[in-house]
Amino acid sequence: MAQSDTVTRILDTAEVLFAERGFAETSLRNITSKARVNLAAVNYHFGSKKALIQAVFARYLDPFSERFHEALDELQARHGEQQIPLEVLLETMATTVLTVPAERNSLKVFMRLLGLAYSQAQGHLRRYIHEQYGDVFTRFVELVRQATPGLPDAERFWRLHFMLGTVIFTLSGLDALRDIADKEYGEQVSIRDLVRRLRPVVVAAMHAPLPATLEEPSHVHPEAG
Amino acid sequence: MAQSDTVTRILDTAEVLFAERGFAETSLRNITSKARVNLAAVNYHFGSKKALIQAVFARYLDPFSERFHEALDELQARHGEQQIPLEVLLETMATTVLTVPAERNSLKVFMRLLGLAYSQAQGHLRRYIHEQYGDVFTRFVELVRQATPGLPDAERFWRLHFMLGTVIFTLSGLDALRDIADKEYGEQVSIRDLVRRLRPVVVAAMHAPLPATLEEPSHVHPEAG
Amino acid sequence: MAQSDTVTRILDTAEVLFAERGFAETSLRNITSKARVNLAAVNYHFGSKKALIQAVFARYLDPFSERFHEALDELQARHGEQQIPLEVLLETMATTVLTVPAERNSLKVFMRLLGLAYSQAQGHLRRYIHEQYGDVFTRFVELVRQATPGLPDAERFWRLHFMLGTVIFTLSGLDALRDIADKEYGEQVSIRDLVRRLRPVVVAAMHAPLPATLEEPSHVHPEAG
Amino acid sequence: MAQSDTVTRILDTAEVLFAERGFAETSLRNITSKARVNLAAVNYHFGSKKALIQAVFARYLDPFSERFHEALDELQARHGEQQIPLEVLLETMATTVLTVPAERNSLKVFMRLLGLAYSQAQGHLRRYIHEQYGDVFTRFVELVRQATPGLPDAERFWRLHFMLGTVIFTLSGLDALRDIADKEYGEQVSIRDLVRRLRPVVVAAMHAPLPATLEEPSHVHPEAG
DNA sequence: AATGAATGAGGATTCATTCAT
DNA sequence: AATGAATGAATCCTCATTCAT
Repeated sequence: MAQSDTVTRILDTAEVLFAERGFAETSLRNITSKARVNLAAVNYHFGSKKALIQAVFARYLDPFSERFHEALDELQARHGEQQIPLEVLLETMATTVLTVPAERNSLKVFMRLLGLAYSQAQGHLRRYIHEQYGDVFTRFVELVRQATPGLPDAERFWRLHFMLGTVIFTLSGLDALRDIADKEYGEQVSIRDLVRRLRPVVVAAMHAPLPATLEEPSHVHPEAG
Repeated sequence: MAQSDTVTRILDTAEVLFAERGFAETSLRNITSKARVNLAAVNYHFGSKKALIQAVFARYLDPFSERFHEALDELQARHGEQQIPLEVLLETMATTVLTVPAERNSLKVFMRLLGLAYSQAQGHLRRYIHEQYGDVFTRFVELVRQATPGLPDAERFWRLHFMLGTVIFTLSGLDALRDIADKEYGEQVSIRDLVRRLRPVVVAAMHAPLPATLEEPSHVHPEAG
Repeated sequence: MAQSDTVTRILDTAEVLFAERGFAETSLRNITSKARVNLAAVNYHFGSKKALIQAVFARYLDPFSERFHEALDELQARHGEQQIPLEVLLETMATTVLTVPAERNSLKVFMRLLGLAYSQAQGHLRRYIHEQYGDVFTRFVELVRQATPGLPDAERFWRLHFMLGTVIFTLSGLDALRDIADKEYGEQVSIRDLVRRLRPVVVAAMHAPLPATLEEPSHVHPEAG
Repeated sequence: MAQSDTVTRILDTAEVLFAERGFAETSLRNITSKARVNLAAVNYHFGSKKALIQAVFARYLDPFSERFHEALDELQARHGEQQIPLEVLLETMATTVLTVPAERNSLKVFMRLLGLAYSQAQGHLRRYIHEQYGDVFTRFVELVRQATPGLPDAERFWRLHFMLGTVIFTLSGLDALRDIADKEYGEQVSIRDLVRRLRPVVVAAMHAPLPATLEEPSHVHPEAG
């Protein structure tokens, strides 16, 4: 367990610091000194900073990917030939997202990391995530497709990303928003509160009427219906 | 034009590089060498890298803030005592957001920058933006409040941020998403297309039913209604 | 008087900053910004930082040199062929040193500058002072020689420097020492108090018995006498 | 010996350059290039330039402080209840000051450094020295107090600093003064010669008559007696 | 007489990485 | 399996000085 100890300490420290400051702003010195580990240990155990970043994600995404596959297996087994409703799909994903990091008590960190993965200039990371975990996402999207037969493919693609933005933006900036909500409205929101709030919004967004086509005269506001 | 030239070249180069790589990943050397300007010029004209980052934002947000105030003035003048509908408010904001940077042909850059402002570890930047431009946003939020009288204040707060996430996430990751959309669905989306697509989604999200309260028995799924 | 104004402001500011921080630690930017003068003004009016340092000293040493020459003229006229007592010479120097900068209310600054001139690595400055003001000092030393006929030349040379050290060290570190004296002994000493204290010490030091010669057997401690 | 080698080379080089030019005027590049050591080595081994400066002093003052404590222990053991004469105290200090750096063949450097510590704008250094070595000095002052019962406390405070100035000023400017003494009087003085010369002067200064009080009528020149 | 702009050299410090042990 | 030492490259920033106006 000697190796495991050092490796774990590095990962534990790295994920917190990355989540707090971002990747470029967190130096290996920051990590190793806070983890009380030798400076060379990161390169020794992981090979490079990039590999460390990927390892941090893998520690979340590997179990997530596995559980989500299992959950979808179960869902499909239960529904057989029947279509799985959108709400159930979303609920399943939410549950899995909440379950996995909850075991490590660091949902917030995971969310921040996800946000960073999209916004920080780490091409290697996006590539890595896509290669390693692309298929679960693809499987999920296909099920969503079956659940929303009325939605053109392109429209569904965009709406899923709209919602991804909603979720990642909100959850990754959670601390700041929570502070404001507390100060302004006296609300102490938990992540579960937030998921509760997100549910109707996401469903409504996915079910929103189609946009007017560009060529169409704009005198009828599509959202007015 | 001597000063204007150097200063402008620095700003033009900086905003592009910042948008491409982020702040920490862009060095002053990167900027000055690409702008073919002396390395010390940034510190001479702006004082520090932080101040340069703020100046890059100011060049967008100053005119935006001004135009948006004007647009809201006009809206309020036109509606008098009457309530301004939510759709009109959103439309006005969208128009202003699209107009201002369009004049500089760099809407995409502006969107990336906005996204970075939220996700990158630049506390000073968030503080700066809040101090300089907080009041336009506050004014807008107040008008949204009047336009959505049925929405509890806290709920409106969260939904606005949900939508902010949607917009910023989508527009700041635009290039990557556009590539995928093109490859998968043969769609060449312009930003205006995207705004058209966003409209019904945002409206539906704001009008979504209220979430079930926590104390309520959870056997009724709120989104099932 | 336009030029005079800028030049004076620069000199006034420079002498204070030099006295506070030393020469290398004071940048032209420090000086010009505090003096609210253009950065290029120093080089324009003085040619270089070195020349500014010299000018700062000249503003004190020119009048000092002149007054001291006059005072010595007067002394010699009064004593004619008679020897001028050491005490009178010292008193005359003290008076001149106190008089000149007192007119500019900056005795303390002058003393700090003198101390710096000796300790800071400004070869050009020592050379400049020696060239410009060496002759007054030489004249004074010659009178001291006549007043202390029993003292070997080399011994006198060293004792004069011992005393120079006493005076410059004390007066240039005055602020710190004054603070301690105040805290520990409840004394608020003025520079005039200090001079009063210095007088008997300097006189006793100059009149101290000659040291034992090196060749002499060391069983008699010279200071025991 | 790998570490010791680099660290020692840095310290050896730094103390010489600091003594020659002062702290601000000596860059880390100066030091590392002359010591043929990597530029980053200073920050690696010492952390910062400030810490290097302190380390340079510590290498002298640590053994000095230790030896001086021992010497005073021995003195007090020998004299028991009896008072230790001022001459013996001064002699002891002189001996210790001469002994310690002599082992490193760099008395001159040590003296220059001591002078710089007082005159250069390195607040951190004065603070460091005071914190680390204040107690030896305090102990010495207390013994001086017992050896000069006739001297008011404040007067003793000032006279000790007068003499400190004499010694530091002379010894830290030694090279220049030695050159002059050689040229003018054909004297090659060693440091031991200088100490021999300092002895009677310092003793006489400490035993000088008290100054006239301020309130006293000034028609009697106090030093005329 | 004076100044805003600009510059090249150099400042201390931090970086991720390598290597001998 | 692990580490202390070391390094070359790069970081941001400040410097005194110059120059066109």
